[in-house]
This record gives sequence, structure tokens and C-alpha cells, in this order.
Amino acid sequence: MPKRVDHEERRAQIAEALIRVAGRRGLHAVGMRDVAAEAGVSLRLVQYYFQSKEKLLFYGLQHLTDRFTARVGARLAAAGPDPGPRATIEALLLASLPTDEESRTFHLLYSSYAILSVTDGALAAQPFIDNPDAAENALTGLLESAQAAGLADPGADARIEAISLLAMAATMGTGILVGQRGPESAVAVLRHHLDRLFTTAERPAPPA
Amino acid sequence: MPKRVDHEERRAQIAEALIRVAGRRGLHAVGMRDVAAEAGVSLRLVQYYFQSKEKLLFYGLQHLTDRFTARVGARLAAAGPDPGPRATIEALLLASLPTDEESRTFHLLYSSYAILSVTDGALAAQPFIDNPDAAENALTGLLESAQAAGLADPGADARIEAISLLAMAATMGTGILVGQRGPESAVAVLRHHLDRLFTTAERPAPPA
DNA sequence: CTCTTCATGGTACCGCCGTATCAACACCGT
DNA sequence: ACGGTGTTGATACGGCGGTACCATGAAGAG
Repeated sequence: MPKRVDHEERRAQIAEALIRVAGRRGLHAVGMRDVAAEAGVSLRLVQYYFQSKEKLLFYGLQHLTDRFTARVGARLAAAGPDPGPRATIEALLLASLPTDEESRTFHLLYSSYAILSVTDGALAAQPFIDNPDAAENALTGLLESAQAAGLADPGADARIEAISLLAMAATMGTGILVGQRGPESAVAVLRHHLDRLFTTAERPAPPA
Repeated sequence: MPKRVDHEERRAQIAEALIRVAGRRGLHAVGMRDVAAEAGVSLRLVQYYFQSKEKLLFYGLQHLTDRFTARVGARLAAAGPDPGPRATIEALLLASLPTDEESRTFHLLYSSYAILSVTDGALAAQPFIDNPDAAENALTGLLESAQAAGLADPGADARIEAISLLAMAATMGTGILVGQRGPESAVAVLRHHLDRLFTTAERPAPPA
């Protein structure tokens, strides 16, 4: 048999080419030929690993969310070992804002996919229900633990505040994308609400 | 000369056909032939009143926002004569949620246009800066007057709260579109924040 | 060694879409 | 009445995009 190639890795390469070109020209404008050229492979190869454009797009969405999840995880790790709830939440929210090229591409493409899923039944709408739900649950949990630790206002409704924070971050992210708003403005608004929710100044456990 | 036709009215008819078909099949999937068929006219006529597809799309966006503005105005008028600031704000925010067919279409298409404008320089990005700015300014003014009237928490930052409310309404609107969230949930979150901002129960000026 | 199977390239087909062209028809001013 | 302009229709054209088909290396199994 011929040189055995890791299919999954190839698919990932092609998917990243899709993400790059879609980030530049828009998801609606991307064709199989563009993806092939961007990935430096032949059109036939794209067809070989993904039988149809629909499957390519589907895989691309999966890859996009995976990359983003990993990125958020890296941000959290970079926030230091055992950061307090507020630092964790702040890192989470700020990571979702389109401040650099990668997050800008993510925000743009994720939004494009979401809008697409409304009318094109082919693209599963499930990711756009499950992912936000998971984010809401995670943030709700963080807020609740902050309340339990006496760091956040115990009278606040954790779930409602979690939904609110995520919703604000999302819309302001789009605002940044279209040039309506600067990142500083978005950060200021988010910090304002965190200040409202977190009563006490936060101290990581002192080292001795 | 032939039967004189009101061009502006014709354009409006065609634009509404565009909005209907785009609301059903997605903005990306709409072609001139679809618009012509939906409007019950020939393809040539669409070309006659709009020289290119780009101009058709541009006009469609304008028409969409005009219709929405009128709709919001009607909602406000329906809220009764001289409603208090809170009722006004609530009507404003709830009108933007995709709860019926028309608002659903508006939300979907406006989002589609916004995403498009990020990558396609042809579609002016200006509307997506000016309209949100105007909404923010209007809502900020309403909040400030509520504060001046002693109805809302005077310590709140009116502009930040206005931005927050609009941002929450927008993202939750998309959440409703994709089926992640029900309208009741969105309304509950918005009301929660209004309850936080408005200290006093509101009374319209009693009639004598 | 050769045969099978995986991997890859080149290219053709078909349909759709935006645009342009040719033509007919209707009405109004003069 | 009649010409001319505003309006409408049918159709053709060029391009592009997704998919399908054929062919050719490349390498491990027997």
C-alpha cells in the first residue's frame, strides 16, 4: 500500500485552511477550490478526505470550536495556578472577545455558522444549543462557588448573571468586529458588572 | 408613455419580497430569480429597478431597518400615551426580541447583513455602527431621565447600563433564533436587570 | 515480482447565477 | 394619430462552483 497518511491530521490541516480563508473572505464566499489552494493541496484531495462540501463545513465547525476550547483552556492556565473565581471568570469572558486575529476569526466564523444553522437545516443546530448551555452552566458554577466563598454578592442570581455576562460579551464582540466599539469599551462594561457582583477584593491563598 | 408606475413603491415591493425569501431560505441563498418569483414579477423587472444585486441588497437592508424602526414606534405608541421610562425601555427591549415572524426575520437578516459587512467591503458597514450607536444614545437618555425623575438608581452609570441591556437583548435574541432559549427566559433576564435599575414602582401621571 | 489497495492529480460535466441584449407593448403629449 | 419614452418580457452568455470520472504513483502482502 502507498505511504500511509494520518487521515485525521490531513483533515485538520484542510480544516484550518478552511478557517483561514473563511476568516479572510467570509464563510459564504469560500469554495472548495479556495480551501484546496490555501491548504496547498489539489481540489481532488479535499474531495477525497471530505466527500462533500457540507461535510467539510461540518468538520470545520467542529474543529473551530475545539481550537477555541483549547485556547480558553490555555488562557486559564496562563492566569496562574489556582486563580480566584473572579480572575477565572474575567479570563473566560475576555478570551471570547475578538481582540487578536485568532479570536476575531473565531467570533466571525462561529457567528456565521450560527446564522447559517437557522435556515440551513443541514448544518446541525445542536452545537449552538449545547455549547452556549455548557458555557452558561460553567459560569453559573463559578459564580456560585464565589458566592459560597463569600467573594460574591450572595443575593445575586448566579444563573441569570452568568447568562447576562455571556450575552454581553457576545454582542460586544460583534460590535468590535464591525468596528462599532473598541475592545477597551467592552472590557470596561464587563469589569463594571464584575465589580457589581464581586463584593470583596480577591486574594489568592498566600504562600505561607 | 406607458402606465406610469411609482418607482419607489415598486422598489419597496421588491425589497419586501427579498426580505420574505431571505427570511425563509437565508440571505446567502437568495438570488435575483428568487426575489423576482416571490414578488410575482419578471427577473428583468428586478434588474430594471435595481441595476445590480449589490444595490438590491443595499436597498433591502435600508428597507429592513426602516420597517423595524416603524415597528418599534408602533409598539411604543401601543404602550399608551406618555408611558413612564421603564415601560418605554421595556417596550423597546422586548420589541427587539424575535418573538413573532416579523421580528424573527428582522433579527436573522440584520445579523446576516452585519456578518456580511465584516468581510464584504461592498456592503457599507456604517449602518452597523450608526444604528447601534443611536440605540445606545436613546436608551442612555431614557435611563438618565428616569434617574432625574427619581425612578432609577441615581448611582448607576446610564451609558454602561444601556449598552449592557442592548447587548443582552441582542445575544438572547440570537439564542431564541437558534432554539437555545425561549422568549420567556430572555424576558426574565431583561426584567431582572430593569428591576435592579428601577428603584421605585412606576406610576404614570394620574388623570386628575 | 506482481498485485492489490491507498493516495493523489488532472480534468470534464452540469447547473445556477448575475448580467446583458433584443424586442414588444402601453400610454401621454402634441 | 403618432411618435417616443417608460415599462415589461423572453432569452442568451460567460463564469464559477460542486461533483464525478479516469489515470497514475507508491508501497506493502503474498
